[in-house]
This record gives sequence, structure tokens and C-alpha cells, in this order.
Amino acid sequence: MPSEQPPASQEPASQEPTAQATIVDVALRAGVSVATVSRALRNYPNVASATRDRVLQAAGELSYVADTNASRLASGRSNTIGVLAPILTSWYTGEVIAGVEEVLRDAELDLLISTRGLVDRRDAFEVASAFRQRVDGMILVDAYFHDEGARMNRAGIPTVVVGEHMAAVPSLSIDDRLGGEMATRHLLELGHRRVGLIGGLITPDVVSAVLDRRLAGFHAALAAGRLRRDRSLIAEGNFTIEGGRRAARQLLANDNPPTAIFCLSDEMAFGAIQAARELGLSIPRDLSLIGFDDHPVAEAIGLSTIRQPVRDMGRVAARLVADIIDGHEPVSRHLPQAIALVARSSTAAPSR
Amino acid sequence: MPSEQPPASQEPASQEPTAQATIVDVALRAGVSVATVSRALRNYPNVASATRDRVLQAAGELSYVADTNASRLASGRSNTIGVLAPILTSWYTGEVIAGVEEVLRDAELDLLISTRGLVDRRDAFEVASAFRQRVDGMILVDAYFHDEGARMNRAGIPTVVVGEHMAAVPSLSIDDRLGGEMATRHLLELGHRRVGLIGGLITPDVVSAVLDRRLAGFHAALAAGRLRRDRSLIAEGNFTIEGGRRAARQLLANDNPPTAIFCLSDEMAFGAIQAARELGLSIPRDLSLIGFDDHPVAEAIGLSTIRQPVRDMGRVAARLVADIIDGHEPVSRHLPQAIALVARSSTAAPSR
DNA sequence: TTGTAGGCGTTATCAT
DNA sequence: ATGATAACGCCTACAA
Repeated sequence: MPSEQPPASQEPASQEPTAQATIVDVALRAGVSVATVSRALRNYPNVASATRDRVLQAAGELSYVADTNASRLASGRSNTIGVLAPILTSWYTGEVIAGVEEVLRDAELDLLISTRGLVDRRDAFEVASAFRQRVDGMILVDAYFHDEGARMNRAGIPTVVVGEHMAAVPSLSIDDRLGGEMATRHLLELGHRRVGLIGGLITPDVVSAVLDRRLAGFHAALAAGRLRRDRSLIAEGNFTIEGGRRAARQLLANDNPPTAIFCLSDEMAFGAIQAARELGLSIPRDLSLIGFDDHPVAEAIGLSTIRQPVRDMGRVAARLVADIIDGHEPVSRHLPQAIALVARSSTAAPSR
Repeated sequence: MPSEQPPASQEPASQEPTAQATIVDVALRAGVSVATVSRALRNYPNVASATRDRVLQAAGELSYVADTNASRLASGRSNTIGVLAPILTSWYTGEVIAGVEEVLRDAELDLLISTRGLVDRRDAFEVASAFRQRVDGMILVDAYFHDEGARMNRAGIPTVVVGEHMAAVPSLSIDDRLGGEMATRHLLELGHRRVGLIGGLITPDVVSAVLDRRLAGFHAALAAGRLRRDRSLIAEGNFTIEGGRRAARQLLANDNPPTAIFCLSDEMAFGAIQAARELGLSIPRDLSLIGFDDHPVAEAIGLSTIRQPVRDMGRVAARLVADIIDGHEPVSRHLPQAIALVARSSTAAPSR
């Protein structure tokens, strides 16, 4: 029951709101100052509840939303977390981001994403420095950026690294060496004596600790099984399906080809499966294959693998930065993540 | 060779820059006004090149970067494109985002990402309205948000939809009906007479035009082959691997099971492959399978499919919004995308 | 070509 | 509990 017609200026005839209402509009309508509006809307304790109600109502009627940029400029907080990753299209990166997004959504934080090739590390610096002023915290996927991680932290922007264990930066990662060992041991226990490995240096000049550690585990398991290292049983797979395919063809073209191959990622294993099919080899009869990750497709096609909780890692990383931003010092600098061997139908005893 | 010690205030002893330089600092150092700095840094034409050089140098020395929020507040532009998608972890969404990111990186635009379940369409409204003031343009993945798309456009925020053909909003999509027909016809031409379909309504109350169209193509092909519709040959797969698996088990438990199945996404086909393996069925001997998408794993495991250029669609969408923002009216409201049948080893003539 | 100064919409400090 | 008002850092007429 409209007791009085409001001033004409208040409600324009057209359906579409001509311009966004500002805090002044709300203040006017609620009959309070802008400061009070600001406080009421952000649930400050020192606001009379009657006042708060009036403000809320006015804001609702005007469908007012505080301008992000103005608020960020004034408060110095961006309410945004940045994610920097080498590539977006790997399953790994996708899962991390999904986990992060899940948490940020609940925390009402924005998610800003950027990619930078592994090659251009210099680029990464620029991105990070551009990020510096528009994020309150950062998550670095993989460690290609770890220099930046330390730098960002020193610059006061909480940054955590996912996928590498680092001294200078809070990080969460699995025990890659153990993973390499578990996978290899599984093959040895099945009776394999010639075990190949498909790894993946993206570029010659990028040294990845992850690969080194998995490789170290591989070698450790071989040594424990009294097997000698054989360089001809190792090939680069570039962490892609196609790379895995090429690497597998290379290994299988060997005079004395492996009876089992450990692929450092499931995606490379998919490529190896393709290669086997093309060569008319049957899995696991002619060739055993084990991957790394537990990609959902691995379960579908029965690929044995080492499972790591990637989505979880994204979640945990997001909570960690959010907490640090809120002033809680991280309980520990490093959060180790559990892995598990998942034996499926792609691994079996060798037939010869 | 340090000829002179610079004034102490200029270079603090500590390594880390205490605070970000502002435009005033640059102006002071270059001996010009802030307005000139602003112009020089943004490559305005009306700046003497000597002046510009001095400004650039000063900015470089101070490693100055304009504050994003301040500049956005003042200019009213966010230089950000928002992407809203139902889920982040599907291959499809990942590819779209990767394509978008590629273009935005070159265009120096930020990428803001948000997800909203298909179920909470109301939520989508809120997100979109929250996005309104922090993006210059939007890309909607799938059409669950198409109402919002129209609304955003009316509100002056250029918005395009990827994956659905829409009247009210610029969009790019494939001919889903044709795709459904091509896949089905392929199976019929191989001689199959009992063809199943695994589709995927995410929730009962979401009506997806994509599914409807592919289904229509399926039915059209059946009719052309003089085959009758059979509701018992259609199952929901939820667009996930696990959903595909369940749906396949359901179809194959039929009294008179299909000899071929058309899956509306490759991921559902992966699940169907799993189901077949679990049931001891060999592909393609006992069961032919065709998917939709051309997921990279499809090639690896030899899955026949309908290929669509998803990454490209992301690229095109991003260029489209960027262009519209720059004032270029879109050449056309809808950009059709090409698809192709890719026949691999998962489809063959029925053995019975 | 360059400088001056008034916004942009909030937040936060200091009174009251 | 509430109100003025000065930042926040940049952009952009308008002047010179």
C-alpha cells in the first residue's frame, strides 16, 4: 500500500536500471550517512539493528552492490586469489583449479587465472608482478615458478605451491620418489625384469624436481631388485598423450624391448596404449603398463596407476592461502599428500 | 662504477622495495605531471617522444605498474572478461577456457572464472550480476545461462554463448542435430539395426537444447533407415564417465541388447567401454561404440566419434567479445562451427 | 604538447 | 551508534 508517491527521480519509468545505484543513493534512501551504510552492509557490530534493517532494505530496493574497484582501492584488499599454471589443459591443472574454485566460491573470493609456458620463465616473472597488485594471495601450480613464489611471499602476498615440496614457500605435494618406487616395485613383483620408463622433460633447460624424484624412486626399486640401469629403457614423453605414444614406440623398437613400462603420467600411458595397439601388442599379455595420477579415464580403461589426490590438493591450497591472508600462520610449511597404488588390469606377470 | 652516491631516500638499503611506486613518484622522477605520465604510459599520440622516453625510463627505474583498481575505478573499464561455466572439470569446459585464455593473454585482458551448478540457475543470476561490475564482457559456456546472456547484453555488457545457438545472444555452436545424425548413420551403414543411445540430462528440470538436437538427429537417422524408435534403447549418462558406465550396463542388460551405442559425449563412451570390459564384451566385435567430442583420449584408445573444434570455439568467442567491446559490431549473430565424423576402431559391422 | 584539478565509489579515521 | 571527511591512485576534461 503505497501511502505516498515517491519523488519521480527515484523510479524511472523504464524497466532497466539506468545506472547502478551508489552508496550515496542507499544512504539517502535510508536516511543515514554513507559511512553507516558501509558498516551496515559489511556486518560491522557497531550498528543499531534498526538502522541496519533500514539500510538493508534500501540497498535491496535499489539492488545496490558495492563497486568492486572502488572498494578494493579504498580498502587495499582485492579479495582475489590468483592461480598461475604452466598449462591449463592438463588433467592435473584442471583438477587443481577445480579444487581451488570450490573453496574460493564458498569464501567469496574471486579466482584469477593465468598461464605461462614453462619455457618463458621470464614471462612468469612479469605475470607474477602484474598479479601482485590485483590479488591477495597466489597459488602456483608446479614449481617452475618457485623463485616467484618466494618473492611474492617476501612481498607480502601469501603464496603456496602445489606439486612441489619447497623450502622457501609453503607447499603441498606428494612423495614423488616413493610413488616412483611403488610403481616400479609393483612391476618387479609381478616378475618383470626389463622395465621401461616414460618420463617427460618438457624442455631441456627446465629441471623438474618431480621427474627427478620419480626417476630416483624408479632407480631405487631397480636397485632393490638387483636390476641394472639401462638408459635405452628410458624415453621422454613430454607429459602428453602424443609424447607418450612416441616414447613407447621408441622403447618397443628396442632390440630387447621392455615387458613393462612405467609412465610418469596417465596421459602418457594413454599414448603408450595407443602405440601398443598400433603395434599389435596386447595389454597386459605382451606389455604391462602403469601410469601415475589416477585420471578418471584410467579407471575406465583399467590402467594401473599411482593415485594422487589432486583435487584435494587444490582445495587445501586454497584454504591455506585464505587462512594465511586472514592472519593465521600456517601450521606447517609443507603438507604432504597421500598416494596409493591402484592395481588394475593393465599390469600382469610377463608371458615370456 | 658508482660515480656518485644517490640520495639516500632514492634507494633504500634493503633489497625489497618498501612500497609500490605511484604515478606521482614517476612524475616527480621524470619531471613531468601525472597526466603526462598517464598518457605516455598508455601510448597516447600527443606526447613528445623525448618526454615519453623520460617517463618510460623513470617508470622502469621504479618498476612502476599502474594500480589496477585505481585505474579501473577512474576509467570505468575493468579490462577483464568473465567466463561462467556449469562445471570446470569437463574436457569441454577446459578446452573452451584454454582457447579463451590464449586470446585474452595476447589482448592483455584478465580472465575471471566462475562456476555454478546447472541446478542452481538462480545462483547463476547472482553470479552474473556480481560479474556485471567487474567485467567488460562475458562468455557463457553452455546455455543454462542464456537468460542471463540476454540480460547482460541489455545491461551493456557484451556477452556471447558457447555451445548453444541462441537468438537473443551472439553465440557459436555446432549443428548438434547433424552430429547426432552423422553418428547414427555411421552405425546404420555398418549394418547395425539395434542402436542404443546414451544421453545425459543432468537434472530433470534442465532442458538442454543440445541434447534435444542430438537426439533429434538420432531419430532422424533411424527413420531414414526405417528403424523404429525404442525407448528401452535410450539411457541417461549424466555426461560423466561413471554415468556412461551405468547407462551402458542398463542398455546391455536388455533382453535384446543393442549391437551399437551412440554416446552423446566421449566421456560417457569411456564409461561404456568400462562397462563392456566388465561384462566381458569385446569392442567392436560384440559392441560398436561411437562418442562425441573427439577428446584426446578418444584417439588414443581408438574411439570413433564426432569431432568438434572446442578450443577454437573458445578462441573465437574471446575474440568476438573483445571485438564487441572495442566497438566493432559482430558480423553475424551466430558463428556455426564445423564437425566431422572420425571413424576409428570402436565401430565395425555387427557380428550377429 | 603539457599541466591543473575535479571526479570515480569506497573505506577508514576521527569526532561527536 | 553515527556522521564528516580525508584518503585510495588513477583518468580525463579543460586550460594553458
